[in-house]
Amino acid sequence: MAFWLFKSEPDSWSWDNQKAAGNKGTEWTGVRNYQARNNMRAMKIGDKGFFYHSNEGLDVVGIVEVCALAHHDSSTEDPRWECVDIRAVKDVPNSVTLKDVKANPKLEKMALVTSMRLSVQPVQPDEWKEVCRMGGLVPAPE
DNA sequence: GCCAACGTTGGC
DNA sequence: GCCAACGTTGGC
Repeated sequence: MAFWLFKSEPDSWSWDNQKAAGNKGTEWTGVRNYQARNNMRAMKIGDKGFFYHSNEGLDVVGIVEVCALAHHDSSTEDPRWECVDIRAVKDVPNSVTLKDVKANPKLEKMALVTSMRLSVQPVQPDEWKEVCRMGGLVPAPE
């Protein structure tokens, strides 16, 4: 079981959109960055992730789960790009802001801080637990 | 809306 | 294979 973080601008795809997509989930299309794509290729069914609002909100607002392995991204003809499917699992009761993450020394190595522009990131198990705790999810989902 | 950071492209 | 130019992301 691995943990991840998915960034989305709420203007184009929000947490509400993701929840409305229901249990079968949706393709996480639009990633055009090799590192982010490689992260998706490494995902397994059942892996959990944070859903993060970028540009607006700047906070972790939900928990998602990978429900389909990486496959071709249907939003492009270019065969290089792939995506997984994810589905909403639950809300984070108290959304955890970027500010909160930056202010927590335990999270100073988190990719959200160190790799600001990476849109699909790995999350370490201890970071996962800490952010869940801050968000009011105890025990942390696995 | 600005701009810094950083990834990608393309000429050489 | 280097690196300058360019485009995009995303915090502020």
